[in-house]
Amino acid sequence: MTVTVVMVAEKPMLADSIAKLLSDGKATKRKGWNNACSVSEYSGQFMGERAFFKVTSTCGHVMSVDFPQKYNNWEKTDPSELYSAPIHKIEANPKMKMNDYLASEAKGADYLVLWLDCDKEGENICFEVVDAVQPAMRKPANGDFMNAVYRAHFSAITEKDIKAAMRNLGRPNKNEALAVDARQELDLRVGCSFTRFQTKYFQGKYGDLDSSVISFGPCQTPTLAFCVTRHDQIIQFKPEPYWVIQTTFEDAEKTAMRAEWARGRLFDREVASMFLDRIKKAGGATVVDVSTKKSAKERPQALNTVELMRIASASLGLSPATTMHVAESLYTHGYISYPRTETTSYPANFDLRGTLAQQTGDKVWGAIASKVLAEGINKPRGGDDKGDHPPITPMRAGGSVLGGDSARVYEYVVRHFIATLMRNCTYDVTTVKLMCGEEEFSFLGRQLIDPGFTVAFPWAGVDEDERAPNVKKGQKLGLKSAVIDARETSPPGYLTESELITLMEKHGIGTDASIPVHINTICQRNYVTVETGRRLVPTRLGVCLIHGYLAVDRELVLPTMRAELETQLTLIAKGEADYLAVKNHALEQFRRKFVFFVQNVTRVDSLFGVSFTTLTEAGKPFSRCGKCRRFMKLVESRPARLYCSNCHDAYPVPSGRDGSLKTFGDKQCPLDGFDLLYWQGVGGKLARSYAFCPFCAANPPFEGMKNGDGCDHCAHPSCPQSYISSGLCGCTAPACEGVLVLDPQSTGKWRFTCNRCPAVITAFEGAKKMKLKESECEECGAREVTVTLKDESKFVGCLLCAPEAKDQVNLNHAHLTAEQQQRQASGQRGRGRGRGGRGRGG
DNA sequence: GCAAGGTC
Repeated sequence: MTVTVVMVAEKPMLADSIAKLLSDGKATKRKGWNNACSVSEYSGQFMGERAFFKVTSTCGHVMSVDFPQKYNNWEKTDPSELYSAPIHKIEANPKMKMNDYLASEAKGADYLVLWLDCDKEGENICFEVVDAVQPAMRKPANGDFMNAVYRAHFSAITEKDIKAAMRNLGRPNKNEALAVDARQELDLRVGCSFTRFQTKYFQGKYGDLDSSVISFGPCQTPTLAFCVTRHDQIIQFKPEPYWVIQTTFEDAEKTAMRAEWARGRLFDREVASMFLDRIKKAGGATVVDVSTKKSAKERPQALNTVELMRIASASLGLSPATTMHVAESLYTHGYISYPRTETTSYPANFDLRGTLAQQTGDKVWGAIASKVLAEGINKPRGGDDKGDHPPITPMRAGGSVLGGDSARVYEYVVRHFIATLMRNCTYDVTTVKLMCGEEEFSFLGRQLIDPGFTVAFPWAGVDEDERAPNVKKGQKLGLKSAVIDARETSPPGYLTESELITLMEKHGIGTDASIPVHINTICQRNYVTVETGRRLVPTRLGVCLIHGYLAVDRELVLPTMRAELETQLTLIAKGEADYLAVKNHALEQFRRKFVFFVQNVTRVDSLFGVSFTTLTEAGKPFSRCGKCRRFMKLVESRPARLYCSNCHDAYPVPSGRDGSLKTFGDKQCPLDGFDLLYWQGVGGKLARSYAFCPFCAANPPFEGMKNGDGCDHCAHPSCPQSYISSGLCGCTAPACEGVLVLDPQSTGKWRFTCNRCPAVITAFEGAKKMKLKESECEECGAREVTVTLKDESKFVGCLLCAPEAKDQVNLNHAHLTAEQQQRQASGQRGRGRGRGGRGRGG
């Protein structure tokens, strides 16, 4: 009798590694049917029985939390309802079909062993996996399914650790999972309520906020606050004058030596000149002490994600998001190890020499690698093993195939790796103490002893020229010059991205994986811009928001809020506090904060009022409102919209570089009387252009029409713009379910554009008229057309099948079916219907 | 259209 054991890790790569380690490399691997995961299988022993093991994985969370559909309508839901609205779990990534996939792999299995990452999130995913596989697995003889569920606890992906975890299986911890449930629910309710309320409030009022959403979040808002705090320090900075006395001494050979004054800066001009007099009166100095101390710059610790992001931002000028994107690609192509890790120490059995040897052939740093290899590697500095993944290291030589950012990130990873195996950079610091009358001065110098790792990090090197003057104790020096230098204190610079990462890490805002996401978010929302040197400068929107929160409830932006919540959650995780009690208490606290914020939003608004232009002042009259027939104003700044200052309604319209918004004669929508508009795409013949009604685009009138859809998705039976009236045929592009619709503004350059895909058919360029007939082509089902040519002669028939239309029709992106091509080519009318009809539309 | 957290 053989039992089946299904084991599930948090990501495909870990499933691989765990299976290899547990099976001593004997496992065989196959791809999972969801194309994201893999399964490794092997035979062995489990609980004293012969067992067949299947090791597979999720891809992070299986589920995500959201409100039911009806609460996601911003118009119909009051944001305060979001504190009591039901919530449910939905698949985190529907395309992966993770629930079905896991169930299919676990079908009929006897045991489940959970190998998810050993943190709260991992524990939470354990129960998501249990929910996914339970219905598919075999019922245990003793009844309780959880008896068949085990949890592996491991702190490193090494043979020793993984095998030990397998021998000491435990059970998943519900409390830790509940702590994550609480966080998810709080983040959702708090984030969405604040975001919806303030978005609607401010966007209904101002025209130049330049952001489509005014979001709030427990991580993004404190992140923004760090940037605004520095901005405030800069704005509020008052330069203060100060004075320093610059002195130069000289020895008998008249060698000049600049000295540092022990008192440094003086903030009183009178006092400074008094000291200057004393120094001049003394006229010279005596060397009272010469001391030399050894000092060192420490070699770096093994590289983890946060450090890579910091360096890439500060030295390579890459955003954390770009860096991680590049690093992922280097990883999947085998150049570097897994780039998402918190660990900064190499595993005990890590092949440092082998990894170093791979780099000896490189044109740029090969010589350094060879030298380190020859001289013997230095024991790396101790770091932290967080039990996730080994530090980021090169996995093979880069060669010349890498270019651009990939090459630069790879070079850094290699240099960092080499540097960790080199000696510290050591140098002597010499301090010469002088007394000039009662005043103390000093000469400082550095002399390199051993460049150590700075050979691999040339930018960190110690300048060899910084030596102290060669003087002896007791030696007398003459005063060559002494002058007062007037200076001013200067403000700090804007926060650099790398400083921000450090602050976020220190305050527990986000995780190594989410830090780049939060930084991206505050950029996309137009709260900050990235300026030279990757310094983050808040926009007036960012400043107004943070100042507004500070005026109403400063806790909303403080980094300590997140930290306090984390301590509460840890109590749940440890079983020291009741999940429901803690969650409900926190929820009630935030609900009160929300209500208070809503009541006092005018205090925030008073800041917006002086910085932004109200909608009534902004925009130019553009097209008529269907409700009051007055002209609406076009507000062009993000999000572009038409605003009716009579009805106080706003309607989003498309905007951006890929097209321009036009009025469409005096045509109106038969459903609501709004003036129709026309979006003219950029890109000549192949551009996507379409007519639309601004009201219908915001309130789709027919089933199957989505927000933002134009008339080419509209099923109106008689309006000339609808796809019912203007549709030629189902789109001819492979697997496209769209309809090719006559572009109403394409007079002379007749075009049919697909309402789903980029396919465009152009036909009879230069013809005077193009009319769709009611009749359909017998062969392919497309609508027949009547084309009036320049010379008033006419073509009547099917654009796609008629041989005489062939040279007049350009398919561009669209493709004819094989049958239509054949008919065109042979010049004969074939038999049977190809794909055609008018499809299902929208 | 909204959060933050996993990972692809």
